Amino acid sequence: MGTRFAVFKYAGAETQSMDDIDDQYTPADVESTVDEYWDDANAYESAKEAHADDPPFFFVDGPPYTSGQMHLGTAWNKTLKDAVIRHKRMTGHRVTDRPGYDMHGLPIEVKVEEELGFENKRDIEEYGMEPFIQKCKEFALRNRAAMDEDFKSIGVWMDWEDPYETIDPEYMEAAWWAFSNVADNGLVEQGKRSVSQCPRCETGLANNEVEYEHVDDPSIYVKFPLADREGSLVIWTTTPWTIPANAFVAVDEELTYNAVRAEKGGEEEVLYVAEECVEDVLQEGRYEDYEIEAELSGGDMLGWEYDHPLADRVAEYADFEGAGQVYAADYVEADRTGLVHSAPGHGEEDFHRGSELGLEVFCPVEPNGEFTAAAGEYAGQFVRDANDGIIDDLVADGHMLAHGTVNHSYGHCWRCDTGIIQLVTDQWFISITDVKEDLLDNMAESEWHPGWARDNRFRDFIEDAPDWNVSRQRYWGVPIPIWVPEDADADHLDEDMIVVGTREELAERVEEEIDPETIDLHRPAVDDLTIVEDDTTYRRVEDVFDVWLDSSVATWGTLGYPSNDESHDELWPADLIIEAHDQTRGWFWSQLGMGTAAVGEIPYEEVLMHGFANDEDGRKMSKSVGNIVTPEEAIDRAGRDPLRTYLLSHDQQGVDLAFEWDGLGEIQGKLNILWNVFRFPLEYMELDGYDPAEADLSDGELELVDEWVLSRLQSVETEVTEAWAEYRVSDAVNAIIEFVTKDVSRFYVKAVRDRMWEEADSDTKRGAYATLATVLDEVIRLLAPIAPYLTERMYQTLDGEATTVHALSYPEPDDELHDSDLERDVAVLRNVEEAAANARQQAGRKLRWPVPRVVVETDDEEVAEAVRNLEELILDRVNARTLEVTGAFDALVETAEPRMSAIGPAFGGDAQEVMAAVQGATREEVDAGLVVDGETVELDDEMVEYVAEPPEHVTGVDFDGGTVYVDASLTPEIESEGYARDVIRRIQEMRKTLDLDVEARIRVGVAVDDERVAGFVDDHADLIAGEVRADAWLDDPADAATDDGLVEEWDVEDVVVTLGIDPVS
RNA sequence: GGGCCAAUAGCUCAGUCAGGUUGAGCGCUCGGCUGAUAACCGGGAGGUCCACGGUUCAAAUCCGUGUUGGCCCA
Repeated sequence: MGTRFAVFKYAGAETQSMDDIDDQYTPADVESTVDEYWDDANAYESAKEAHADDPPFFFVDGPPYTSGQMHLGTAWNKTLKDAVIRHKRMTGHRVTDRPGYDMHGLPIEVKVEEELGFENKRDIEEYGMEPFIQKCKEFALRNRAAMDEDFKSIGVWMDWEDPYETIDPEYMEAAWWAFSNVADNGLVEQGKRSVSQCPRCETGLANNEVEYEHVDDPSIYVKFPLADREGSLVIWTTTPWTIPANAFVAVDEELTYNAVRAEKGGEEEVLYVAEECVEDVLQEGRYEDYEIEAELSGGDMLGWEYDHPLADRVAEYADFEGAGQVYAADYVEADRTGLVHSAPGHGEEDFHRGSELGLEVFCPVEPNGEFTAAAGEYAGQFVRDANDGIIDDLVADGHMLAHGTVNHSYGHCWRCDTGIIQLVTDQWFISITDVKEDLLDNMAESEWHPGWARDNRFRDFIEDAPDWNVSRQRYWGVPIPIWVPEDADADHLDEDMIVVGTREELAERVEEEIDPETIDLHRPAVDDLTIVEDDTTYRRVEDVFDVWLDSSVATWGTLGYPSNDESHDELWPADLIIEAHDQTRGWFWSQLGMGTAAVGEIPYEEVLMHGFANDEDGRKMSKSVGNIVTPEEAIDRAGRDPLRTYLLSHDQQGVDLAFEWDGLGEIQGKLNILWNVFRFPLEYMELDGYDPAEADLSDGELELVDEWVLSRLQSVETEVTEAWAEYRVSDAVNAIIEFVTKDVSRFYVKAVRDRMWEEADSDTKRGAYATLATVLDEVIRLLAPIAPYLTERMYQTLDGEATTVHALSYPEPDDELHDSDLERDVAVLRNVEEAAANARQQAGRKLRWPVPRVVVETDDEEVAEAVRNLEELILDRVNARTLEVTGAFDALVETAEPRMSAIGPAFGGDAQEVMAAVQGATREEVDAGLVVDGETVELDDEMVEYVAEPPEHVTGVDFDGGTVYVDASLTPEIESEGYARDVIRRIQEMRKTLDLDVEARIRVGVAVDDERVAGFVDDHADLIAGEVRADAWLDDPADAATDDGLVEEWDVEDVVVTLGIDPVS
């Protein structure tokens, strides 16, 4: 064997060569071999070097969070990214492939707290902030290392030597820099906002950190006694603990309300509720009777005053100017009572309306969820624990109309699952709402795949987006770089704030001596740094950034900006980002927000948004349901390439994937077909000393099928190129796989088998070699981004000139090789062939036996021309002696079918006999007049229908464009060849059984248990000898019963045939 | 409660933008081929195109209302 076939020539590893190509595609073997090879050959580096001088493509990896491990969804995400990166590289780009990790934030803090057995922030303070942060860092780094291995295990070629980590000082500086830009643009402000507060974590949460779950909560109807008239306002709420903070009651100005005089147990009272709610409310309160006293609009009730129902229980309540009155609000609906208890110190909507009304904010709850002294009897209690007491008191004081429980969805902390409380606290904001128009304009600058994700989903989100609360009262995060005067007014910290943008600036401005190169920007190191300017001492606010802010600066962080501005100037903004659809409200949004607020631009130009990996029923994979499929299991059961190809063969644009084992197996089967196509020619090429790496289409003779498959290859390349251009990755994948299975395997390989099997060197054989080598080479490169291991293995076997197939360029269509007329003709041929095979089956004539004639009937000139053009090929493939093309097959025999709807009425009682006479008659017989009961009957045209049927031995099958008729009649000559072919087939099988080399010579003995058939076989002795590479005949098959030989008895068309073969040594 | 996406053969999906007899692969089944041999090819069976209503000569496709699932938001 020539050295050109010896590949994987690296030391220390199992040497692979063409001899080692397994009969069966075994992904695990292929992948471990290739993995080792890549390591030894530094294949990744080599691929990057090959494109080091190409134009840049700035891809930015959305950083996975380092609290978990790779699951099927992240495997899909990284596989898609990897495929795109490999493809971009092969199409001539220097691709930025720096992976990233999101390593700060509450999720990790909570995990570490669990490890340490902590329950609240006090435990952390006691343990010490510094060691706690150290633990968080260790946790994040430990997970990061494990995730590196996970991603590498599915063949992701990114720069694992140098990932960006959001905990790097360099990266954190990008966050500071961007934030200080935002401040320079006047978009950073401090303010009181109603936030979702986790009372356990004692921090505000972003909306997307709140998870909704169904829980049972109190459902109470409370009467607020009116101060200036008889009766009470009735409100409904599920949060009794917010009643102490009540400041006003809201109504809908337009809505109709009723004053209802209600009676229960002999007592009467007046209740105010919305008209639509009267029945329900009175039923809830178990009133016995009622009467509508007055009907009035919400507007009529504005300004009415009421007494706080817990006035006697709490120490303080909202009794300032304007409190305790009825106001209009647009959040009121005719639901429950139609009046809404409003506490601007808690609810977001209440807070907004309260601010509009100029009401003070009153909130008697601490950040940890405990009532303050202002709450009087409830002081010190945790709010939810106080619910029962408040309910009891309201009942005791006669303010409760009804109370029970309700099951509804309520927000919980995404990490520790504690029920959140709405609370007004001081927070830092990026006032994104001030630049909403810019956000929308910038959004329009980006191109999304699929487009609807941008124009529907993303636009809706931007339009509704509130200001971005970026502060968290926690530890493990990027410290907010805001320094405020020591004696600043706590409510107006933003007035004289200093926002530091870089480590250098920090070193310059702070009093303490620090080295900008080495300082760790984490807490608590930065907490004690002070700035003194103009006799004012500034201290850092204690908060850290919302972790979503970290990843929002990934386009800068990836490039090491601002400490390194070289690549930034060349590359920024990102050319492409790829994430799942949950990131519409996550990373896609945070980057747009930060880019717009900091530099007035969107940080990415194109978005590819994929879906989620669900289970086979389309349901979310979850631990509790137990339907999780891990990537490890999929790799074990199928392989890396099959998994990747499976994931990428489904729609990559916005649609979820229902993972299914059978589908994965299906893909593996298809890759196996590719494997078979790949190894099919290897043995022949080796025998002939043909090097596929040197394949030259001009050396040798190209036959029609060669030209056809090469043309199809060009068409597929065009299709694939167009698909990639729009990131329709699955269309590209499926086009390649279809080409391999349908065109190459099913059609081309079948067509060139005989040429490969020829012993002598010939132009036509070299043409077939060159064609198949070309097709394989390009298919391998087309599929390389999708199935990197398999294609590497094949490339190294066939060629191996480059260190890795992934350094090569992606195939592009060549017009010279494209012939659409030929493709159309062959499409016709395949239809004809299929119909002929069907007709043969109906005639009971197997393909091995020739048929004397095939007739194609068509009235389509293009079809007729195609059949004439490809006559030889059709004859060969359908194994026919002659082929005719005609507009009308004149051998058809017309037979009459009686039409009883006409015959019945005309012949009455004789109809059955007439029917029998008509049935099966020829047109001539009918025209001559049929005789029934001795009388010739007259038949009208409508009484008889003629059906054209082929003559005996001929069967016809329709195809798209006409009908194919196969004449399967037998002649001695055909029988003779048929039997000979049957014998050849069996001898070949015996050669295979003996595991003989393809070129091995044999001696053959044949004994046939039927004199006539024996004669047929004798007639073709030379054909048989040639096909099976026999040098001599044995007198008796039994003579082959040697150590090396084989004797077998076969049943050929019910005739016993004994065959013996003996290798010639 | 709201927005977006999806629902087509037993399974996975095309087809929907632009209305005109629903297709493919897998699976099942029957047959064929084969020095690619645990591969390959053909035939067959298999459909309430989620439901209901509307527009239209004509609806899987367009419109409306629901149902189920997914994501996001409240």
